[in-house]
Amino acid sequence: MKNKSSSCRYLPHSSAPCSTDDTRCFRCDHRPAIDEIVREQSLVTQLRAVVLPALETKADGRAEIVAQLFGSILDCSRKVISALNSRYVGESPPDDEIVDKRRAKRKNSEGKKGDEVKAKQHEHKRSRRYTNSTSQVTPVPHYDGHQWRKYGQKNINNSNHQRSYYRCTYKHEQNCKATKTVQQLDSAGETIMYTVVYYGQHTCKTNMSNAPLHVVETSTPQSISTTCSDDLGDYSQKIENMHTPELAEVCSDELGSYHAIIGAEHSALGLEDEYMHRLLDTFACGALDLDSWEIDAIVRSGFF
DNA sequence: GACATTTGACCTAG
DNA sequence: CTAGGTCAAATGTC
Repeated sequence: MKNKSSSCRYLPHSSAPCSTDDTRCFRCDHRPAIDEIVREQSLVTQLRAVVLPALETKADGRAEIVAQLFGSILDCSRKVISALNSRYVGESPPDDEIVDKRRAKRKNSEGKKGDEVKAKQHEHKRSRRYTNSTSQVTPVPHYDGHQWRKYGQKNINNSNHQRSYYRCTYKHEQNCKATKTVQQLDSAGETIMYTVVYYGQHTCKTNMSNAPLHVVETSTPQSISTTCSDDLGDYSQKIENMHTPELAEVCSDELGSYHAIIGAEHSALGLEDEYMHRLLDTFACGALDLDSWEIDAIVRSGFF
């Protein structure tokens, strides 16, 4: 039996009571829920950075399977966030409509200029800005299963850190339009966190098992081990408290995968305690101010 | 030499 | 006019 409470759990900014109707209830502020899912994405990304390097040293194909599982989990989270955002935002016009309005405005003021190259650049920039994007906060911005090439870096207003711009390595070879930006957060915490924003979908075909290992950014062993384990129980409780049945169902599936992978660390995937300790010791290099690429190199060097 | 990164210039939206 | 996104030549690395 559904609990049709008249108050909404995620309503910190609203003074009006929430409707008892499930659909209309989505108009409430779900930002706390979204924040939790974003945090979960971050944790999954951390976990992936720990597990995949170990599996990629074993040429038995498990790395590819686990990478796909991680991808599915993150994709699931993105869909949940997207669904919540679209309902929360409510009546805002679709992206195409916004683009059309700006296109019309630009047409009026543009005049004659615009050779073919400029037109192409213009079209690219316009579409780049208004295509769907997903963002996540993670200590490991480079380990996302894809190969990226940096093409720019900019100082950003009101931020102490530069923003880096990456495009898919296969942009020219396979016309893959995926790009991402990475920016370090101005946080005082002991774990360095980055905001990663993904634009566009990968249309390239890459072989995960052949993909090079990605950079593991500086993070402390404590931040990885304690955060992951402590948050799991916490996370279960939060999912139980979610008032939207569909959302809870989606997230429960996700949590199931999460638990499965964690459990697999020590059993089915063949990762032993000794390995985990050595891996965490390696991550401690972050505190020694080693460059992230050096850390990556250590992990790759086959110390397992 | 091939490929990746850096960095200043350029372009556009707001 | 400014901030942010992209380009492409210069530079670095293997």
